[in-house]
Amino acid sequence: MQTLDHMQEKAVAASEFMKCFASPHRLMILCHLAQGEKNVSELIELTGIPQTSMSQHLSKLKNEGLVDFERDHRLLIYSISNPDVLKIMDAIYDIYCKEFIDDPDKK
Amino acid sequence: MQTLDHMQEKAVAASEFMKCFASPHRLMILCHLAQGEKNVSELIELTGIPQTSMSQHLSKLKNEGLVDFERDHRLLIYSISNPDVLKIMDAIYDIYCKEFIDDPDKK
DNA sequence: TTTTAATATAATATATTTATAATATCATAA
DNA sequence: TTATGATATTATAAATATATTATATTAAAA
Repeated sequence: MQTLDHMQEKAVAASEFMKCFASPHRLMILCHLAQGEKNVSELIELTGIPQTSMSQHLSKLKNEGLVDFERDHRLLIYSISNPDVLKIMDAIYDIYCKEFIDDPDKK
Repeated sequence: MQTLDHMQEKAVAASEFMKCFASPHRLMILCHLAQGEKNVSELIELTGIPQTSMSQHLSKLKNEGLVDFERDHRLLIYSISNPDVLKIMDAIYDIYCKEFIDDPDKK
């Protein structure tokens, strides 16, 4: 099985990538960024995550290459920089938000 | 954003699910099971993961509802019991094994 | 040029995960 | 029945991740 040999080589990298989605806080950050770029203060308000914790999560996501930011005066505007993130998010939405997606009228 | 409210409710469950893919060992176990059911000894031989560690990873995957097993005499045969696992695995293959999938002749 | 808003970094405590070692269970073969 | 193979469970140690507290940086406003 060559695909499996291939995965064996990539298993550490792939699992590091998956770890970025394996925290409720980071998952919510990525959900919000999937809707469009946001500055840090906006992300804090949207999620309720404390500033220091937010900064550390964003730092990890940046180091792992999932997000990037640009400065706008005093604001740092974060956005998803890796389209692979959306592939995983799509699968997660499909699994966890399907009822809603299938039936938009449902409250 | 109702989808986001929805995700907020599911964020803990979704991240618990994602944690199952966030370890190189579990990722390889799931890769092998994605190819078809395997007993524990086969999984140990295929992956090189020590018996105790294998048993614990399988236990976690079972508890989280990703896999199940049936007994065949002395063997426990594990298989993927949740189709959502394949949705995530497909995305991971797409991200990390695409070169191979796109060009099967490549060594 | 001092203050303030926005954000990051560092240090640390706490919790969680993972691996390892030892032992137990359970089914079958001898 | 006893021994053996297959696997699980328990206990514990080691590593990693997360949250918290305190402090630093940086840009802009006063």
